[in-house]
Amino acid sequence: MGHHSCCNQQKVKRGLWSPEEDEKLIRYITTHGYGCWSEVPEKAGLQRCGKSCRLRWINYLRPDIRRGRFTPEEEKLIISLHSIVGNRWAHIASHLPGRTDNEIKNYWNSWIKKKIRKPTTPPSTSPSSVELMQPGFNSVDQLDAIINQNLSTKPTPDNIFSSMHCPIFMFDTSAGDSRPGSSARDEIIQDVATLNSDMWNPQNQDQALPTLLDFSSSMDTTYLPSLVDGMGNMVPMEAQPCCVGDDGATSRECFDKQELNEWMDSQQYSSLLIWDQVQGTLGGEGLPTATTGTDSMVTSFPSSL
DNA sequence: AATCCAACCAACCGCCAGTAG
DNA sequence: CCTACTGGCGGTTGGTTGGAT
Repeated sequence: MGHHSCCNQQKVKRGLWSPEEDEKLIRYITTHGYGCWSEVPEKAGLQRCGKSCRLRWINYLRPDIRRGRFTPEEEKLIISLHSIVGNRWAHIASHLPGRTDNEIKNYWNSWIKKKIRKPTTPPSTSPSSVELMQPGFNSVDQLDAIINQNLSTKPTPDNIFSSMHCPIFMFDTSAGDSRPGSSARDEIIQDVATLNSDMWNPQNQDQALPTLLDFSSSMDTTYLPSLVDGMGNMVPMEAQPCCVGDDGATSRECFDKQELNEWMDSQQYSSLLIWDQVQGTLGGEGLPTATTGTDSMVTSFPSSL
């Protein structure tokens, strides 16, 4: 098979885009939009195939593109997401506003190359890896193990949990939303806390009492919570009161705390863990996108992986 | 200054799923 | 159904860049 018919035309230019071509494409897209990419080259006066135009726009020319080095927050998010979903670059990119799958893929491949180049590097001499480690991990090897495991096996919530040996819960420390005693969250927190008191003991925590993510403000479609019951079992998607798809399609945009509470009662769940498919095992505050600049990521990992 | 080489990254390729006809 | 077409995705390539020798 082979080729896209749009690329079969004579005089189709290839290779790097010239500034003039960029200008033509920008001018066309900004005034007409892009309904059908195969029509774009002719209408825009470009001797490229539609596929090339699409790629150029998506990866380089679109106005919301974000350039420059990845921030530490973005790096953490990429690593975390990759450990969950593997090489699903588009999925990962959808949670890093302004970043493209291509860019993330390139970044990751460079990163891997560096790691492969120094296979026996001890953690202490690999500052970049240490820097990138998620809080709660106590060695680079543990992080590698998780990443490698999920690279070689099809990542599903099930095998992630089995790899972690115990349930993971997440919370954030954003004090602004937490109004103690004012919501059902406090009860949930108590329930969660008792599930695994050696993982998280309120009395031993320096930080304020953690709060669950505030779902009532999670209108951002980059946030995709799944629910896990107290035994670490995934709650079936269809049973979830909130399901936000990758494409932003939602069965419910969000649910508020009262709805959450009612739903838990109806399902006879006395406790609840929050598994965040976006951030994987990472907790985050507010809307967990990497560009918010918030840095109070809090993660509770088991001490022995 | 010239050459080499590794890293980077933009762009291409091949495949797949969805869909219109 | 079947076919052709399209957009989207992940893997890969090859040109460019910059540092080392």
